Amino acid sequence: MTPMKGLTKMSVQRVSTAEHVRDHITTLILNGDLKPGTPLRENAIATTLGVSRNTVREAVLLLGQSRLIRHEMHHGSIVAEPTKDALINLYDARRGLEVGAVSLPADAEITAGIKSALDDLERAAEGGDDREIVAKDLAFHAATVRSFRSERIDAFYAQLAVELSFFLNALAASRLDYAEDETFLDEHRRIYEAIASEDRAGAARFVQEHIDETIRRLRARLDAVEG
Amino acid sequence: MTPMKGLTKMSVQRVSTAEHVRDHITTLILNGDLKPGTPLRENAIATTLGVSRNTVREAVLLLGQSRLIRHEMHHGSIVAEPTKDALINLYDARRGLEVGAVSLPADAEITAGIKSALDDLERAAEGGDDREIVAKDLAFHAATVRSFRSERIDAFYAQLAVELSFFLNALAASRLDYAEDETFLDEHRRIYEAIASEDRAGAARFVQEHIDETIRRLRARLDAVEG
DNA sequence: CGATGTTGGAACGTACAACAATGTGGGCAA
DNA sequence: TTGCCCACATTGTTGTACGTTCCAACATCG
Repeated sequence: MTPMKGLTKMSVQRVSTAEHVRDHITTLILNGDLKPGTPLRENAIATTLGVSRNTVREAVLLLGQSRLIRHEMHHGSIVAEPTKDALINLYDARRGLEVGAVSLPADAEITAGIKSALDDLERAAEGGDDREIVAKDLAFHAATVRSFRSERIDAFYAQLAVELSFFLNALAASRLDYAEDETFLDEHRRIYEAIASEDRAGAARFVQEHIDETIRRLRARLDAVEG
Repeated sequence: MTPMKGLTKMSVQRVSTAEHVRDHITTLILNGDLKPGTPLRENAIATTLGVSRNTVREAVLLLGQSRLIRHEMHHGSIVAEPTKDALINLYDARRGLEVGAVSLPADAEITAGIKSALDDLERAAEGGDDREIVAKDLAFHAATVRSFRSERIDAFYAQLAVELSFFLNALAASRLDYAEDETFLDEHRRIYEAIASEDRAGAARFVQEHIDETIRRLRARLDAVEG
C-alpha cells in the first residue's frame, strides 16, 4: 500500500500488564516506599496487585534493565542498596560524560538550552523546594550533555540520573547537597558562562571541580554513616 | 564465619535456562543465522530448544535489553532491521563519546592501552581476516573511550559496539570499510599519535573526521542499496 | 562444646495447559 | 471497492504443579 499523506504517526496504547507492574514497582522504589534491601516476593506482589506470578516475574525481569534492583539465582530480587562503590561509579560516569560534553563545541541552540535550564534552576533555588531543586539541577547537567548531539547518550545519561536520584533519596543526602552550600548556584553560573564564551577548557575544569567536590562531600557523608 | 585462607573465590554456575536461551538467540542473530525481520515465534523456539514457552518469553524479554530485536504488542518480537536512522544514531553516539574521550587528558596507562590496541590492529590488518580487523578496530576505539575512566561508560560503549557489529554484518558492509580503504591504518595512527603527544584538539579533530568519513561512506552505501 | 548430618519450609525456576485478547486474511455480498 | 463476518494464528495472561536451591532450626556425634 502507498502510505497515506498528511497523517501523522500515532502510537497506540499497547501497554502490557507486566509493564504496568514494572512501572508501579519503579515508582514505589523511587518514592522510597520500598526501601533498599526489601525483597520483591513474587507471590506477595502477585496476590497484592491481582495479577499472576508469571506476570510479576516478567515485570521484575523488565525492571532488571535498570539497576534499581539486584537479582540472585534462587533468591529473587531485592531493592538495590546504595553502595559507596556504585555511587562512585555513577559519579565517575557523570564526570566523564559532562566533562567530555563541555569540551565539545556547542551551537546556539544547545547553549540556549543550558541557559534556560540555569534560569529554571535559579527560580527553583528561590522557591526552596528540595525535590524541585534536585530535578532542575539534574536538568541543567542533562542540558550540557546534549552537546554530544546523540539521543542514545541522552538516554544513557537519563538512566544515570534516575539511579542518581534514587541513591540520593535513599541516602537522604539531597538536602545536604543543596541547602547548605552557598556556592551551589555560582558553580553552575560559572559553568554556563564558560560554555557561552566558548572557553571549553575552563568549562571542563569547572565541571570537573564541581563534580569532584560533590563526590568528596558524598564520600564524607557515607563514611560518617557507615563508619 | 572466618573466611578460609588459601581458597580463591569461584563463581558457581548460576545461569538460568532463560539466560542460556537468550545467549543462544543472541549468537544466532550476531552470526546472521537469524536474519533481520525474522519473527521469533515463541512456540517454535520452545519446542525446538526443548524448553517451555514461558522460559522463551523470559529469554526474549532479556534480549529486549539490547536493541537486537524489536517487540510489538500482540505481534511478538522480530530480529531488528538495520535502519538508516538507527545506524546514524549509533554513529552519532560513537562520535560524541570518542571525540569527548580524546578531549580528556589520558594518563600513561590508558595511552599504553591505545598503543597496544593499535599494534593489534596493525597485525590484524596484515593478516587480512575481515572479522579480526573489525574486532581490533572496535577494540582500538574502545581503548580511547577508556579515557573517561568509567566502567559504566565502557559498558555503554561495549553495547554500542555489539549493535554496530550486528549492523555492519547485516549490511555486509564490513569488507567495504576495511579492505578498500588504504588510509584506514593511517587514520588510526594519526589519532594515536595526537593522543600520545597530548594534542587533544588534534585528536578530537582526527576522530571526528574519521567517523564522519565512515558515516559518509555508509550513508552512500545505504542509499545505493535502498534507492 | 563444636562440627557435622538431617529435616522441613520458603521461595524460586521451570514446565504444561488453558483461555482471553488481538491481529490477519479469506470469502462474500452490497 | 467497501463493509462485514468468520475462522485462524500468535501473543498475553493465568493457574497449577513439581523439582531445585537455600536457609534455619534441630539432632547427632566425637
